[in-house]
Amino acid sequence: MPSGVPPATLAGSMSENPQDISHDQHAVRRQKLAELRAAGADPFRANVAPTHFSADAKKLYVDGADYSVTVTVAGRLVTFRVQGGSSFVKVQDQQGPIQLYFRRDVLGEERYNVFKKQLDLGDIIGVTGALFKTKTGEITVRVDAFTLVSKALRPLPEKFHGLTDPEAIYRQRYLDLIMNAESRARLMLRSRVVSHIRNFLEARSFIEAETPVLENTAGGAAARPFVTHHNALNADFFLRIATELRLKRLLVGGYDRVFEIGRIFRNEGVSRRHNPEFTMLEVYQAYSDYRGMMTLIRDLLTSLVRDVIKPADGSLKIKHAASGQDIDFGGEWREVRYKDLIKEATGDAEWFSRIKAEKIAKAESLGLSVHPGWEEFEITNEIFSKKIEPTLIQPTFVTHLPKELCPLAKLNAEDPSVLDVFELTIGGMEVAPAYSEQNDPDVQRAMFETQAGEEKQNIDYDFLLALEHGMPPAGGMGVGIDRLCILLTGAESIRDVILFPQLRPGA
RNA sequence: GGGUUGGUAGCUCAAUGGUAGAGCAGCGUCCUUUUAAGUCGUUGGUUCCGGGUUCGAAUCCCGGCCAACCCA
Repeated sequence: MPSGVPPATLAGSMSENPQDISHDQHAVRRQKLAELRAAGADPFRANVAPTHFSADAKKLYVDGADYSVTVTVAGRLVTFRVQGGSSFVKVQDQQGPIQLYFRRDVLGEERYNVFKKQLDLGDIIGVTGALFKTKTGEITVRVDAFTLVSKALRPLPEKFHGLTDPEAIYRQRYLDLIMNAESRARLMLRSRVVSHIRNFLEARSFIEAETPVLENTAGGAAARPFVTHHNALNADFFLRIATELRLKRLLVGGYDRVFEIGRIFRNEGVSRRHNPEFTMLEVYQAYSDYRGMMTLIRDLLTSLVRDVIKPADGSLKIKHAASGQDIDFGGEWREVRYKDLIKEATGDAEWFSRIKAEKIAKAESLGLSVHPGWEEFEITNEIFSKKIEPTLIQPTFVTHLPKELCPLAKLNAEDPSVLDVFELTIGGMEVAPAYSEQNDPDVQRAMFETQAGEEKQNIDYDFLLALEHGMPPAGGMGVGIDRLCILLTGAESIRDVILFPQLRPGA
């Protein structure tokens, strides 16, 4: 904490004066604070009781009835235009900016000078005054009284360009939120998306659950976990990589419809599409299946677009910047089998009966690099994720995925080489995988053991015990909230839909 | 992990081997309906950090840190 104010003066411009602090905005503001305190006002102890947020206040204005409604509003000073004996400034609260009009003849000489000389851009103030409309038509509060409630000791970024340095935007998100209306809107939209999802599911009798972040085994997905240590128990724990196995235990326990909107941690790379911690909706519905999940996700996403995004033209279309297309949530949602997409992409109807060497050759001819240790299904899936998924812009349910891709789903009754699952792909991104959940404890055990190979200690035997008590048949689904928000807001990076994205420490 | 680009005043950006500048912000004036308000004057730099080359480095070279993008 920087200590007191150095002996200094603000008077005049005096380059030859070694005590001139006029260039140091931090020192200038500390000096103003000291002057305010010397005059008996501690801004950090002052109180204000706003009667309205900015936008709500403006709605109270009655056209033609200037000065008939009085409000108290509070917020951060974001513009400051003094012109002699009258001044226009704006304060900003969570609803946005509202203009204030300060006049010497209303406030008196002394208070007007305090306003002019001791307030700075960035300060948080409260004002009481009457609403009127300026000659340019802006609803404004004519200030009768004002209080400084928090002095900003640091200057705001430049008013026109805002804060543009990406590193500063992420590390000092509060400045981005103050300065950039677009960031503010985008990140607030995320809150509304989450809120809408919660309301949507609760209206359908889903119960929200909170399951442990610290787990003994990191199951439910294939990902490297973070490891942490509990001192009192002297035991290592994993941060969860999915909520799936816990939520299914709740199906066993009689929560027939359950969901969690939970933070997930995966100890993997950081990129435009990956943050080490992210938010996943997982939802499970007893007596449903993956086809039931299709209806659920379609209803959820169309209602999100209709009620939260609210496209201006009344359609259910969202601009997809990367492809230039409109994604139409109101159109036909294509349903296509994984194998058909692969056959189409490879131009080879016999793909799945080719030997491994032929698959490798074909994949490489498509410009893909094949890892030496890959199984055949991994080569095929590389084609899917690199060559097919990015082209699926309109909402597409990819069904009948190969059984190797997920050990937690039921095998298809007619063709046990594939799963009763879908992957919903929109805008070239996987948005929601869903399964008919495996509830046969013996099949589940066998799937786990095949998948785990030598690493049997990673198997969640406690989950298998729960399945042996009987889990109702169910449809389940996971929705990456961050990616969904990228899609809905047109953001270019996951960092733009996360308030505080992960960066390296320091700087 | 690899490649590319970048890091200069509080913020947004100039300066391509020769005295580090501008706009906004700040400071001092003028200005009682402004909208990036206007006006006159003016202060402000560890050029990310550490080495090196050079008479001279923001600039060239080496190493490091941080970020963005691309690739793995």
